[in-house]
Amino acid sequence: MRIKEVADKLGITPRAIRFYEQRGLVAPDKEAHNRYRDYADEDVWRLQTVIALREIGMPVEDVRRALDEIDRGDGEHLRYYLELQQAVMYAQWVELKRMIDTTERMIASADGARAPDREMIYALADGSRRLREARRNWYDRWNYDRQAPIHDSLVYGEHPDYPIYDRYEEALGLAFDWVQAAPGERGLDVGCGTGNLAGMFLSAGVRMSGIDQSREMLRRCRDKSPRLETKLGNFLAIPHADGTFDFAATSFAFHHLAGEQQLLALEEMRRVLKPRGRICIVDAMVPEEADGEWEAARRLRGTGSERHYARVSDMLRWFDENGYVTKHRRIGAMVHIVLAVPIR
DNA sequence: TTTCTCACA
DNA sequence: TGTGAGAA
Repeated sequence: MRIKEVADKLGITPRAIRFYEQRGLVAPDKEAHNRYRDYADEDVWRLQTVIALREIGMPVEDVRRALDEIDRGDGEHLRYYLELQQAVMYAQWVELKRMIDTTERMIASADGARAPDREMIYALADGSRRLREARRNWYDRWNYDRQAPIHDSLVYGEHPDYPIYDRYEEALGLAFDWVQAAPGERGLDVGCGTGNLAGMFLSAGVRMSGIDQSREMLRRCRDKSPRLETKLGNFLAIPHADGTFDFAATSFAFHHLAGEQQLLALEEMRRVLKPRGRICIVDAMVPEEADGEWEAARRLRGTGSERHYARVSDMLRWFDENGYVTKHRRIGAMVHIVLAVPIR
């Protein structure tokens, strides 16, 4: 098949096809006498795949890598690429929604022909910047796999360097008790890691979904609890539709988010919850008045990645201001649990 | 028609 | 990430 024929069939220009060839995505045979490209069915199939992946915004270089994985028959990797891409699309979607919201408020506030609020203009500009960033370099910024190999030995074992996991099982158990999930409910575990908390709910007959930023964690998840639906996703852009879940729980994940991001994450959790949906957060937090015991534990912390412990008071205030009643308890030196239920 | 290269946004 | 133009 000649290039024009293929181009017409696929609805792209011959020029683009040659471009993809130049970037190593296809390599058709060439007719010996005139050097014309001759596309086999296999090549057309590849191009179709390229177009589909490009369509969802995957950069050409990543399409090339994905095709290599497919050639090696590695379905696992292809799945990862698709999940990664889906996560990016959700991130863009959430950002777009935010911008739509901002423009809506700008229009509403511009009734008196006043100049639009500067704050809103900045919010818009900021939004479009994040939108572009979500596209750029999506591979590197979504690579959270480092912790996965040691995760379970860390949380269940004795590790003086990680005092926040001192009473890990007790903390998870309490979260399970407090949420009081009924069989048949839908629950979300944000930052599910290897699925330890989600697993408890699953055993109780709850339909659980887990999201995590690390595909390696999710792979372990799927091995441990095949019934857990998992998605790769950012806490600030949860890859689920609005109003999906009866409750959202998160354990030992919140401190990975920087200060103001934690509030955005709470908003995100609320977005994917049904109207009466409850939220449960288990993590190390700074107590109302940071006491000696807490400071001592904090100093012990390992050399691992950055941590941003939320202030209990800030979190409780956010819930209060957003129409929740809360229940709070301190577990051990650093770890706290907060349950928030919407006021009807 | 097709190929290739250079320049362009 | 492609596209347009021009020569062969």
